[in-house]
Amino acid sequence: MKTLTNETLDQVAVFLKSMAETTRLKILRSLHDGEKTVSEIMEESEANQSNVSKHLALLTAAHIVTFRKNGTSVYYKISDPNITDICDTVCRSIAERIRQERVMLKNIQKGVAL
Amino acid sequence: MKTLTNETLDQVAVFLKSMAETTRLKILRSLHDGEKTVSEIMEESEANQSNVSKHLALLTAAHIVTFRKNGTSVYYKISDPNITDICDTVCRSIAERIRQERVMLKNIQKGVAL
DNA sequence: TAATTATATTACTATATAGTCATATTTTGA
DNA sequence: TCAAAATATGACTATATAGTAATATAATTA
Repeated sequence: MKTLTNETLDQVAVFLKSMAETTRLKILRSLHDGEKTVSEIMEESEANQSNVSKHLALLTAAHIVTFRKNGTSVYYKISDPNITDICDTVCRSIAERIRQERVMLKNIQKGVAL
Repeated sequence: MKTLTNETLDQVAVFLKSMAETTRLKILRSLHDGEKTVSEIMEESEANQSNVSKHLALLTAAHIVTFRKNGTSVYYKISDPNITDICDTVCRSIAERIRQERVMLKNIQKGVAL
């Protein structure tokens, strides 16, 4: 990481921004178990048609998902498997933080009990 | 990832947002080889004092960095080692994409040469 | 061909936030 | 105590973007 150029950091920022949004993460979660149509994604992500379409366009531009058309439907799927790794790492970090907060809370409670 | 609750996805989004910004990535790059003062970070990230302070406050709130005070200086360091993993994964993804674009470009050139 | 279904796009609003300048705060040393 | 140095904060501007409603486009079927 120390050696990354400014230009590369810009690309990293663009990539992370494309993931760093609740509705898009819901869409990605919905796509995690395979290809889905826009309608299916709408249901599972609980977002409206216009909104889902726009987020899918953004994720496509970011090379995170791809699509194929069939009839009037469009099937999207995750094309970048690294997404999952990144989510997992972030989750580990969050989980660890919560764990540490619990420890701190316990220590405070001990103090109060004395 | 498939099993993450909406609430957890919100936390993931907050975490990723805190990383997904060029100046903050520059700051993290600068902190990668150890503790630095705000002044040192300013130089290495090429951002002004006010701006760096604000980004450091944000990174602190996100539990990504911590600080200690000594004299009039404040020393910041990365407290969440997962940052590096995430950057590395994103970089792998970007590198892979560039590699594939090169292949596609070559194929196009072959086509033109025929 | 007209109607229907699925999706994309455009225009708009509201909100968030990065950057900057000026100012405040804190610590140190003369 | 006063001045200087380091950092933080507040006010402001400009820009980006998420959400939404309305409309456009494309494929299918009656």
